[in-house]
Amino acid sequence: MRKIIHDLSSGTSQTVNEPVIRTIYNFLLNSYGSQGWWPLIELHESGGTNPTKTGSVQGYHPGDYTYPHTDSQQFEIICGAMLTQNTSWQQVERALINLKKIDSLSPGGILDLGPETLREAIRPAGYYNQKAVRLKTLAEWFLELKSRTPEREELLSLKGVGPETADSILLYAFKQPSFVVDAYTRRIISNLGLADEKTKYSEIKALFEENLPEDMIVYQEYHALLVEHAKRYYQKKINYSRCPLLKIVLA
DNA sequence: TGCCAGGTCTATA
DNA sequence: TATAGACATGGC
Repeated sequence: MRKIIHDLSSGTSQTVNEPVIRTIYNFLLNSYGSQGWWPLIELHESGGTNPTKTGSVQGYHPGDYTYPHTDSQQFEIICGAMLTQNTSWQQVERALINLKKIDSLSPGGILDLGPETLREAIRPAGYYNQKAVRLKTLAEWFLELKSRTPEREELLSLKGVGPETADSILLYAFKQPSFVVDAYTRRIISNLGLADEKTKYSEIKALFEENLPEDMIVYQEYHALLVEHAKRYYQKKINYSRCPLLKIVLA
């Protein structure tokens, strides 16, 4: 296993925002450590003559940036990226575990499932009618991909794949340096005064990419760290003024 | 009971 | 180009 912590405390400044973007990263990394995204599911078989599969979360792999190891894990990340749209990860895990329990968390498995069975399996993740159709689309696309790395535009052309999902797939399933901007990211940088509610996705993405080394590992960690930080300080019922980053950015 | 969660698409102006 | 409404479950 490769254990790397990418610290950005050194390096030369190039833009006004670069020190801020890097300072935030270093603070988050020092605070929470390596996050080990993207979480992967693993099923454990119970013993006996009639083994049953129980879902559990293998979860995170801090400091190990070698994942995905297999096409199966790569496809699992792709499915998770789509299923997590506007839904909590806990619900996505349930859906993924349901699919694994029926040996269908694979492109062929998804395509072989009847529409009703697929809908029932992913029901916990919400929007199950839409997402069932979109999973089939992703499965067909993945089979035709044949281990090639897709272009971002190609992903965006798929039904149900918007900018965040495309970037998540590129960054975590294909290890491409494409920064992911999610609702948490937007909330944090808005509160820090680095953007506002109307700032476009592409502009926020550029803010990070232009002020960081083009490094897949840094992008993965940064996005995951922002999510972890947001879960602590940026839940909607929390006053964002408690965010410790404010003292750092405004200093 | 109502709000919220690791978005995206479509119709309309 | 911008915005509203639809899509849906489960935790708190």
